[in-house]
Amino acid sequence: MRAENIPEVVILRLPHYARVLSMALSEGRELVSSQELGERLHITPAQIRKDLSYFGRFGRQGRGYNVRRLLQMLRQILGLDREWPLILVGVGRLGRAVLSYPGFAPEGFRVVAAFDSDPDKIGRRIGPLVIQPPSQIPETVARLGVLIAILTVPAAAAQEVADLLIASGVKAILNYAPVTLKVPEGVLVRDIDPVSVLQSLTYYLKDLPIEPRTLQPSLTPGALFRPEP
Amino acid sequence: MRAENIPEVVILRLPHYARVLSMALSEGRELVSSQELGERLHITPAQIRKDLSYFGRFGRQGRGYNVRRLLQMLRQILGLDREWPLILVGVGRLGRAVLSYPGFAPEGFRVVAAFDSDPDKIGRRIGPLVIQPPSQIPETVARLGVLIAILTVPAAAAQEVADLLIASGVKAILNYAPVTLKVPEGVLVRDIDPVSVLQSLTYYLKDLPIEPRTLQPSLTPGALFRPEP
DNA sequence: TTCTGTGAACGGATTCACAGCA
DNA sequence: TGCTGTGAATCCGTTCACAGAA
Repeated sequence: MRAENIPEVVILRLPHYARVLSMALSEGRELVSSQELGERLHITPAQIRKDLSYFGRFGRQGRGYNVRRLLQMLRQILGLDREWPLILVGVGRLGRAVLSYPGFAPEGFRVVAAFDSDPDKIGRRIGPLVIQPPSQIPETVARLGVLIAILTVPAAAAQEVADLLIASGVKAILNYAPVTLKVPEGVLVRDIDPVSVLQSLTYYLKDLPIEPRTLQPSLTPGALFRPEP
Repeated sequence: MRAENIPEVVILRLPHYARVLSMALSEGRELVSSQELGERLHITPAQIRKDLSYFGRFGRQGRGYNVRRLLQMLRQILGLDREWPLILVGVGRLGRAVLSYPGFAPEGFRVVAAFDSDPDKIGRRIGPLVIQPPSQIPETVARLGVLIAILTVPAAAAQEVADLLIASGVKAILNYAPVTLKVPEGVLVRDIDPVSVLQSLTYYLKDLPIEPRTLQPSLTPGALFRPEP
């Protein structure tokens, strides 16, 4: 099919496909069916086949998909076959937590600079990075060819910083601030907002029948969390 | 309308409505139109009116919505007019960051217990909490009436911990582990997975035309980030 | 047989467009 | 005139169902 009108939800699912394929690969699997991928992700097999068909024909009828090959293709489609330099703005508690999160690097996302407007923080080191003032953003973004920024400033400062990032050439923002950013056409924003997720969860919980919440002996974990002898 | 088949996307938008209404309220606004709400959230006015119509008729024709009243209604609909006790499992870097995140408490989400299986961590204090072993989960959940858990354990442990949480009576999991959890009917899972979000962003960035990334003098921020005299 | 790839059918969310009320 | 509330129309993603290849 290879159309240009690929639904965004499809793109959002591809990283999950890649993740389970990695797992399957490390388990030594050579082939997987859409059925099996679906079971691991709670997605219907038809959905998976349709999603993949947007990009080409990667399976073999009667057999399934070659794990290594499909993973390779997905990484290429997603642009994961390279390193992506990121910058992070806002080195408060949240920013430091994101900086120290060990999950980015193995996937090729490297935070190459960190910024904060607090004079007490500027010049301090966080791991290998020296915190810089926001005035350095344009130069750094240009010099290092940064396209993605992580925004971990307080809500009140988010729009201002986003404007500066965009003026500097950033094309995508991973926004942790609980704010709807206004950005020009062509700039992408994705929000990470655990509080609003919790606030929607409570809708479903708010009048749950009150169950007897007595402790059953069977629930006490036995071997769980205790090393096997 | 008040139907029971309210689309989940609608529920996901309600917290955003509540957020901008709070802002409008603190700005002293008394009335807002669906138009204005839409502009602040990049949502069409029709969408907002339709969403709200699932729950009742809150607006006045020709005028708009009473900010205070609509906010009040939304908080009630979402179940935000009370405190929600949470527990957190997995006090690694990520878990500690989530624990120290100051955004939960003001919205009524209070982490009332933290668990980790590492014997070196058990007994240590984090703020007001003493880290407990997972074996304490069932008792704590039952005693405190906890319905929501935050899961910040390594991917390899996530399913096992989720099973224990669910057996203990937890009905919703905010899952930070990059794993698709298997849960029984009636248990809700929401994933927070910044890496997979980044991995989908790169799809749109991967063959962006290379612009001249020279630094324009106009981009150097002037007053920005410098206190007004 | 088995399992992919894909048009067609379906279903559900968004948008339209307008009646109705202030 | 201004803006809500809402059926109807539209749009778009998911699922179906089957042809086709191994």
